[in-house]
Amino acid sequence: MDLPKRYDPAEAEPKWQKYWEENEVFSFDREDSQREVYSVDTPPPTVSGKMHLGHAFSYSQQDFMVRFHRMLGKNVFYPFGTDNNGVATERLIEKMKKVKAKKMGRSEFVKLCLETVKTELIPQYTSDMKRLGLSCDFSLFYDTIDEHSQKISQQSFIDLYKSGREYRKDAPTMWCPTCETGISQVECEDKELDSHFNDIVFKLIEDDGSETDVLIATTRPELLPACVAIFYHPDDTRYQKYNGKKAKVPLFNHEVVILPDKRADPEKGTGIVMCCTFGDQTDMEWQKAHDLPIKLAISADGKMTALAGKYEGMKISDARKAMIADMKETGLLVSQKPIKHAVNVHERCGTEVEFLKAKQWFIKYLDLKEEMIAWGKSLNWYPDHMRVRYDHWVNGLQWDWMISRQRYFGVPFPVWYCKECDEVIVADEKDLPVDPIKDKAPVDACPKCGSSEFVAEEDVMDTWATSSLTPQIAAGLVDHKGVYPMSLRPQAHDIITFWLFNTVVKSRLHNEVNPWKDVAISGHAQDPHGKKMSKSKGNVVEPQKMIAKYSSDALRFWAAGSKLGDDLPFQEKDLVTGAKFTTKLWNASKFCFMHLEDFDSSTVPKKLEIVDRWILSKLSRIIKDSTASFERYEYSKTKLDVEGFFWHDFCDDYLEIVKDRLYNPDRRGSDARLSGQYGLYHSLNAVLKMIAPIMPHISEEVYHLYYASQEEKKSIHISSWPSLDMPDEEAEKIGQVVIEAVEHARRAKSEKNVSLKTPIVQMFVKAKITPEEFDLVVDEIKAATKAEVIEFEQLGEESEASFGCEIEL
RNA sequence: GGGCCCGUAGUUCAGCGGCUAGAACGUCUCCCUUACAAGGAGAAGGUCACCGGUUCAAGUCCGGUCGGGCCCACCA
Repeated sequence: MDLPKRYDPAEAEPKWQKYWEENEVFSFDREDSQREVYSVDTPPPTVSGKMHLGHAFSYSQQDFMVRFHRMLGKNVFYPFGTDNNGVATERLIEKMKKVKAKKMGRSEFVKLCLETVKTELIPQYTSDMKRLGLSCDFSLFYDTIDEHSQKISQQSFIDLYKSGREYRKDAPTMWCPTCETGISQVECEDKELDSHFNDIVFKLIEDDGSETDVLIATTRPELLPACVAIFYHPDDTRYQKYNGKKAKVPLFNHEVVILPDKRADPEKGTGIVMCCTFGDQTDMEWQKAHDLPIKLAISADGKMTALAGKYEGMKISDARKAMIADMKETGLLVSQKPIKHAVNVHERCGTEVEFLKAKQWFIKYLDLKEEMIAWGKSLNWYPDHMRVRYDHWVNGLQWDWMISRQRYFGVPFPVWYCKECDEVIVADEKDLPVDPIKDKAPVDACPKCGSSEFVAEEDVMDTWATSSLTPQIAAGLVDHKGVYPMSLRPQAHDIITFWLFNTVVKSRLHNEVNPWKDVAISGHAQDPHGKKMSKSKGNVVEPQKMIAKYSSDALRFWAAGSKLGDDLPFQEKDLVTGAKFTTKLWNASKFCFMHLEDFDSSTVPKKLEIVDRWILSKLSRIIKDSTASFERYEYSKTKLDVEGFFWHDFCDDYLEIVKDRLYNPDRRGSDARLSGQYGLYHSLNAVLKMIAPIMPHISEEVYHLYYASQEEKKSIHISSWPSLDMPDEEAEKIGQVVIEAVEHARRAKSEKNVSLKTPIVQMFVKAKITPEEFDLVVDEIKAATKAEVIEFEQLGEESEASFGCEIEL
């Protein structure tokens, strides 16, 4: 066989990727209703330009698992989706195209988004994923903003609305007064700002009508007009006597009640705190817990409302200054301490985030906490400890699921409101997907009041409202009963509380089943020092460059180096190791095929040599262990086992010993050669197959050089997983003596600084096997050590040493 | 502040109750042996973070301390 001297991944990898696609190697068989289906809820990456290393890491890991199941003969449903929905995409497009959504106007901006997503983002992203060697069926594609997804998302909304799970009510929303837009958590960042703790005087009204001063510390005096209550910690003896009494708010003089609440921190400020509607998160919790009135001090454009009386119309910062000045004058401000504190600001403009009242849509689910815990329990978590994060999240839930966003680019709510009575008009299901801004409501008159005027809902749904439906979206691409519920949800651990949790909720609410059987949670790729990679730190590694420099197989080999769920620091040296592994595979295969040219794979030799039985016995154990590891999604264990077996047992030991028989049938006998060929054939084949899920390209390349025609398969990835079962205790015992003798010989030569081919004049071997057994392998030892004469002595069972060796060079 | 994970060789990790604690990379020495110098052979290198406990026996189980990482929350 004439083989190229070197393997060139830069040429081979794209070649096979093209081959797989053209030959539909990873196609889901829609017609097959017999074969077990293995369906995967592939995470649709949020398209942010290019694939980053974290994606390469976790998508590689899921691909290992999927490829394994495919080789078990299952009908694999492995779609590919992208998530282009919501804030992240809006911001990316604004940056890419140098536009502002607000200035551009809604319809034009949405159009630009859709176009950019389709013609630039998705193609770039998909090609990166293909280059990584992901074995998705790319013909099963969805994007969370495409019509198919919109339809399913809107259908979900309508179903939940009709079943009474959705409601609309006023709720605080995060708002940037400068940009005049609703914003989400991901758009905020912490910023250290200088501020002041102001101790101000509230007048407590005693039972007899007299007033007592109570000092309250605040950083936000401008919210005084929205003050609705005062809280102290229930254990705080200083303030217990005020329970239920009222106090007058400085400057505004409206009366608010004083109540105990354990969220008040006795250590902070004066230990007693004012609660203003929409001051911060805790304020909102208090508002909800104590059913306090909602008061708005700040309007959408960041100015004071009418509630602020004479301060109305002032900007927040001016109002703060004015009120402080006024309180100083009237003696209501006792002291001012400068502090530094972290505040939530809008990352784009640095403005402090405010909370604003707006009508929002919610999915009601707080009543389902117990069920949610049970749903989580009935999932198979890999690794198991990730389940805890889900449980803690559910236990900590305090709000229903808010699904509306004051944004442009997202799935529209299929909803209109009656202009007269605010009645909700829901789209007709047959019209989905709809855009209420463009489309007409499905009725001519309001069923409640008869009015014929409607207003469209302009909010869009939050990303998670749609991406929590990926199992249904993906399953909807084919008409096959076996696809949903799915077999596997692979994803990273950071979004257990978002994507995973929300998907469980939706699947349960709609279909009363868990969306999948197994969840496999991967960790994060980190920089070489174990830190998170981020653009601002400048420690980002581009997977595209690594693939170009080494290979996709090498990058995947690195990704297989950590246990599922563990974070893994990126080290370029690990890619060198991966690249070396492909070279070793190539070279060893070249050697094997050279000696297998005249081998008929259907042949089973009448008698197998001890050393061949030895390697096949070891191999059997590796296959058994690796299969079990893969079934538990422990691909890193498989990788480690196969790597060690291949490099050491197979290459370093077995090939060196069997070589002589393969080259010299005249001296060693043709039966002995045939036996060696048998060992070679099955060992290498199994190694290739076991490493194929991790290194799909080199294994495919090598497989096609020889095995593909023997097994009549068009790809190693749809060949059968190895199943050899030839455990052989006797051979392992005798084989071990051979290995030890060879190792002693190597050490002796190394210590003498001579070449390994230097002959050994005489060798004495002592071992706990019989002379007859030793005779079976004496020629192997001679061949591998160049020993001319070997003397053997059997060690008795009582002997302390199990092996002894003396060598005369 | 809450949660989860992790502290084993210079580095990245295996080992998770029982022989002398392993691998890869790196280092050092030697060897171009007809698959492979991106190779082969050998060697050096570890009080398994610290303290206490359970056990005949502990990197391995339990408790605590310290350190690292990530996620979530909070910041009157």
